[in-house]
Amino acid sequence: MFRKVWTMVKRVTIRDVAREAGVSIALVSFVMNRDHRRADGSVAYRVSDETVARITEIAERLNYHPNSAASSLRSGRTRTIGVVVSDIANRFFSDIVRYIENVAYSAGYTVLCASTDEQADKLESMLSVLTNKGVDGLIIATCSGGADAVSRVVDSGLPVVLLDRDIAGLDVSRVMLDNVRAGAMGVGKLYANGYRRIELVSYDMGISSIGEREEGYRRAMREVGLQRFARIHRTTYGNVGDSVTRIVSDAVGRGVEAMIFPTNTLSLYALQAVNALGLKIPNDMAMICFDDNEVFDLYNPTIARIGQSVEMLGVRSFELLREKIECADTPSSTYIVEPQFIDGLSSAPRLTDKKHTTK
Amino acid sequence: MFRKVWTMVKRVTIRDVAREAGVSIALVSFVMNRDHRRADGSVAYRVSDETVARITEIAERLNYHPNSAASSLRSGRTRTIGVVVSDIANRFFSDIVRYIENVAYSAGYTVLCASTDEQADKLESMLSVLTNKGVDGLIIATCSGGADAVSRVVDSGLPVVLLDRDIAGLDVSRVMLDNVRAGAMGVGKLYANGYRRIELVSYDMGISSIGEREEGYRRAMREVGLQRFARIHRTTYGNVGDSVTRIVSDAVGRGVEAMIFPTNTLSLYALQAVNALGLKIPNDMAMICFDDNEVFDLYNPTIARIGQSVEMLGVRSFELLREKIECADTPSSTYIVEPQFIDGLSSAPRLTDKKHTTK
DNA sequence: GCAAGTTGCTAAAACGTTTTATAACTTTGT
DNA sequence: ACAAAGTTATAAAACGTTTTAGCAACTTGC
Repeated sequence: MFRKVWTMVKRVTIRDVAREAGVSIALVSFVMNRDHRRADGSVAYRVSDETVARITEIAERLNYHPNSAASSLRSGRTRTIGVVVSDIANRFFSDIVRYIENVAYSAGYTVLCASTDEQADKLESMLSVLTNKGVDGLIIATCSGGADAVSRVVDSGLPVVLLDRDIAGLDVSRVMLDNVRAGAMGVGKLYANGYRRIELVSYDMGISSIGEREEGYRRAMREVGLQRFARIHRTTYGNVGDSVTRIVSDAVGRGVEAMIFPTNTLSLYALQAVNALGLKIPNDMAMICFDDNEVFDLYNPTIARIGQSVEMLGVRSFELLREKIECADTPSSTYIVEPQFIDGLSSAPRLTDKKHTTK
Repeated sequence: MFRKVWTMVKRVTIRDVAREAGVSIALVSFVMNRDHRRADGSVAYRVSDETVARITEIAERLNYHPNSAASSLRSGRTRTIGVVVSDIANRFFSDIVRYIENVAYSAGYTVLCASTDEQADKLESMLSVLTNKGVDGLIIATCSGGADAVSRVVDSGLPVVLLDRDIAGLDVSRVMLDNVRAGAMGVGKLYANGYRRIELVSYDMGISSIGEREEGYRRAMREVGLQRFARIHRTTYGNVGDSVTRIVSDAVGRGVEAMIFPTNTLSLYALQAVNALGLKIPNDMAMICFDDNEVFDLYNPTIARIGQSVEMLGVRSFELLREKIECADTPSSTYIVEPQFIDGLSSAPRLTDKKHTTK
């Protein structure tokens, strides 16, 4: 009869490898973190090639895996970043997170996700959870009222990249859309196709990206001499559905010719409203949406929209973060992605005689 | 002139709190982890209420935050779980992850995400990254060929919950759809509405959920005496778009009456194919899709589909995992979510005379 | 043949917790 | 009054790394 065997196998540590190889644990540590090769002639650690080979072979044979808690404790880094967005189930953000994940993993980082639901107190609590976990840096899409919480994190010295939404006056890197141009682009395309009464549906939240898109809209309307038609409607986050339907219905009733929906979510609610009201697009109302969603190409008619490269947003935000993490005094930089207009029938050239039939 | 001030403020540790309070660090530790209150009369640690108050007050005042690396190192747990799915940008999974995140955070856990792109080698590498990070448990939606890698993790003793896709013979908890019933349900609804030539488009991957949906389809076709019409088409993951279009086109040419698309992704490609081929749904072909997507309700006609509660999938999988983590000898359990049919015009009762006009 | 440099390695001190064993003191029972 | 039991707290040993300081031994330059 054997004594009961301990189910959890004793973890193999750096010490076991060192003993087996007949060297010090320090040497094993150096071999495992390949940074001992004099990268640039600096006073790096030196190990003979044969020792490296021997130790790696033994580590492999013993199935050694470094304990990252111990490593983090001693070194102060976790090789983990936090990504805070408003909702990871929102396609715009899940796409970005996916790209971040890709590049982060291949750079040896893992990513902790957190969603704020656009609530500042959740943002604050997420930031505190993630910083307490000891992330090496954060990519943050802030929310309305989140400036203070983010500032505190930045002040603490943790590398931060602001994604999609800006907070003024912070010494951080940023990756965002040229929102003003994006807003103006919507007006430009519609104007060129003969629409004049162009209105915009927005939120009442204080989010830089939305605000700038509004600004772009206003500016563009002024530039083409349509400021008398410029009108921005506001919905409250959390009750967008009904709100958008009412707004669209009213606007159409008042003779609006085209509407811009400057957000992923707003756009989807807009389509819902269009269906509910039985509107014919673009005859009853033209529309330009934002971001990307499979529905835009499947809908009849296809939906014109202003997109942004989520790949660039994701990849660049990680790269900027990584620079800050791995090289302490990297200056902050800003990466602006340009909006891309993707055409669709929802903003097709206006048939000017359309309403005459009913008049 | 002052000497240059050190930018990174010295971290405040348990030791600082202990010194300030005039107690031992052990006591502070016990107070911070509130598990000393005799939960059930066990020989738990005891601290006087006034000491608790004093220490918490001081901890707060000094702005003490426990170092989780140290805690993990000593205790062996990280209060982090890993979630491995095929693609977090896939709406089905991003929805689930969102629910997991919600409940995990409120239970004091953080979640590390990883996507496999349905590639077994990526799955393996993700599993190894996550286990090396020391996650307390894993929620895994495996992929074709992933059984070995997952088995190894399970054998190592790490708590695992299988999500959406099963691997036979493993002692783990599971959360999945009643796939056989879901597959049969599609046939049932279509049959009831007068469709007979019902075919199914599937993948050539070995994923349990898809296989069982096929099985349900086959079984149901047999039960209603339609096995002569039963036909399963296969697309290869990675080149689904063209493939689906070709399959649908062929099938319609051969007089198919209805098709079932047993996956989120397949369904979207199916709609794309329908648009590309200019089919009239349901007259040219009825269809039933799977899972949920905003496009289903916005499309014209609305799309009937078989959905599953992603909330339950997410919440339950976390709960089952947590039980395993926090109570070592919890027996494995399985949670089956029932498919829900959400009606749409894409499977509306068949107009039997439709083709006679061309005959 | 000897100072100066180079190479390959080691010893040992952290890092900040958790947790066991035990001490000191107070109350209770008899 | 004294043992037993109960209460509150402490000391100290881990946990598994990283990283600094330094030590032999061997080259090299002169």
